[in-house]
Amino acid sequence: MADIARRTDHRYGNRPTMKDVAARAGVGLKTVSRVVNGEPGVTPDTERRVHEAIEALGFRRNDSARVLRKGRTATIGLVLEDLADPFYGPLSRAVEEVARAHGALLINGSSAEEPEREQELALALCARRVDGLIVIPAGDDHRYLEPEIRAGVATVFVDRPAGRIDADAVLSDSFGGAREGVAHLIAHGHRRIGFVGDRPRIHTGAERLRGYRAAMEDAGLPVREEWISLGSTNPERVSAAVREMLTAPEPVTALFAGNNRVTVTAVRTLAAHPSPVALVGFDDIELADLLGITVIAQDAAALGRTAAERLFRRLDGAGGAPERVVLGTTLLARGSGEIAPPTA
Amino acid sequence: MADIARRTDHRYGNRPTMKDVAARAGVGLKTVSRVVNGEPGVTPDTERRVHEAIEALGFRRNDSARVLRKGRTATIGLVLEDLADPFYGPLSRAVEEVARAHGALLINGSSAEEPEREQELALALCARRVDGLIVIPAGDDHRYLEPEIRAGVATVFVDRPAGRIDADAVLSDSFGGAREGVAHLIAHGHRRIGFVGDRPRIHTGAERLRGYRAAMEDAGLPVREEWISLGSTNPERVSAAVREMLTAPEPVTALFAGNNRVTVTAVRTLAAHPSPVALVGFDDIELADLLGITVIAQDAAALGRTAAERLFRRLDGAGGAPERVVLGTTLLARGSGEIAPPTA
DNA sequence: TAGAGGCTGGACAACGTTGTCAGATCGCGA
DNA sequence: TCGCGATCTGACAACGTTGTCCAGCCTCTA
Repeated sequence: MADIARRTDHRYGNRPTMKDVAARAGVGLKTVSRVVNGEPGVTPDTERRVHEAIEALGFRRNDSARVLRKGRTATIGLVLEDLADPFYGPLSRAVEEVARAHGALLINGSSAEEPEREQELALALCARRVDGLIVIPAGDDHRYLEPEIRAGVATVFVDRPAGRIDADAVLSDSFGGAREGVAHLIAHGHRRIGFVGDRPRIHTGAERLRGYRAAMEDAGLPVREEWISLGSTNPERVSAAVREMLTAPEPVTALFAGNNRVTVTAVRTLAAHPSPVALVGFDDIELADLLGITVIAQDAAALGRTAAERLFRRLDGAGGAPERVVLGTTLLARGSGEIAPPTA
Repeated sequence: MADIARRTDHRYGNRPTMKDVAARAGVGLKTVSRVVNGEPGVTPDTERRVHEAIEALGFRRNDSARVLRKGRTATIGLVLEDLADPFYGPLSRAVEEVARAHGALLINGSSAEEPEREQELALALCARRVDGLIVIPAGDDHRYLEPEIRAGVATVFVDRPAGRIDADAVLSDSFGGAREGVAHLIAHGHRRIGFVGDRPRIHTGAERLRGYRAAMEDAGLPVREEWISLGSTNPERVSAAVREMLTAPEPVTALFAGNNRVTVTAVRTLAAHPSPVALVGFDDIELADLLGITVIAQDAAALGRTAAERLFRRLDGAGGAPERVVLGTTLLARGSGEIAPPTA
């Protein structure tokens, strides 16, 4: 064949290996390995020769082979919902920092809230033999991870608990936070309060709805089903639902928004509404202080950090039953939640 | 030793291998490989037996070994500045989507703007033999990547060009965008305009400053050095610098902010200022529409997508000299940039 | 019935590294 | 000068997978 440019084989552009370095330095393979890994027992002169050969060839150790031999990848996987969601940026970053402190790298992927994709991603990470896995569940059945966990993949769930298996989890107090937020609205005189939430199939969505109902019940207030909007966080649908609540015969006078994206949409929708409507949102948002949006803030970075630390403790051999850690939330009163109902 | 709990060896909790599957199914090793990889030449009956064995043992292929053998990892690396920065979330997500479409996973890490950390991270990714690398530079000398690129690691730089080496790059038009933004302020009557920017050592920072100077010069306006604040994006320092510009004997009447973080700080600082000050910021920000902040928007997702697509084209064998792609920016007039100077 | 040809299955080497272990070398004292 | 440690070095196997290649079997035809 006249196929001259064709590579002789399939490999990484023919990178030099330890064998090549050894040949060039005139030493044995293992000696190169020793130098590369800083093991003792190499004369300074030999070491220098090896370093020169490494330099000259541009050698870099192939960690794939190393992993195969050693059994640990020093890599952890993070399956989250959407890296573009501002809630997950700090969370992911916090995980990364902890990983870095433990000398590990982070592989991450977004599930886009699709359970199949979460599973596909988590299993792909397991196939790469990540040492541990941090998962923000999209689905509610994680039995598919059982063989992996049994095989030694440390696994911690964040933001939402695992479904159908018993595993470590680090959560925010969705129920308590929502209850507090709605109680805050009630304390400011509201009696008809709308809840705009996530899919109730998602744990956090369900918990926040439960918190809403609990606060209403605590105050002896009725809840009408038309005050509750669940389902997608699609802006158009959310916006339409909000408008409907506001123009009903007996309109709501305040809204509780179930997560950051819903809150943003709600703020946009309310901005176009003639009269002020009270609003409390779950999750803090950048610039919310300037817009005067009252929120129930959760600490995304703390969630990530806590989960990662637990993961590495498990990797370091910590035993014991799976635990669930719940982190508290903070109500930040900034104006929108303190608007009184119209004195109609 | 009475060390009963000790693992017999170092490996992944003794996961089953293809060999184990083969033994259990009563077939040869290679047959299992064929079934796992969907290769032809296996009778349905044999295939069924193999699948049963896989199921029963909870076998999952070890991709580390696979990678070692095949030479491709189907993984790309992304070195960015800070995953928690809302600018990088969508960028990272876009890269991930493209990678996914090509069946690859994404490993990412934050350099925290430290050149050493960028290098450490990039080389660690190379050691894991990522097929390609997307880098948002923190440093300005990337010669350390030369051996890697020569060895076949496709590399694309994003947001800022590579330093001291010739490589593909996908950038936003920082110069043009800044020039347009400042010209916009000038068109609204401002003559004393402050520039609050990034470290000028960073390419984007320098380019935006250059755009500012060009716009001023185009209009025949002088630039005083005390109108320019460079250096860290640390909120306190930025805030102090802004206050200084506003309270000088001849105060600026408008500000151009060099990036999203600076814009946020500027907005906060200006909110506490007695009289309105015009502001245009580089980078769009969530909720900026509601706050009426005029910005020069760049499309972070498009940057990431374009870079990733180029990377995979290189991986698919596209040759040719390194190219630089520059994406345009968009001025979004929302109010803050259209404030007229005080008629003093 | 025998041979050709197609299909299935398995033995073996190789990927690049590290752990084990034994051999080589050196310095020093007797 | 020889022997003995101590120190340094290298041969070899193994990690779990895939590519190559050959053997066996089955079917179909002459």
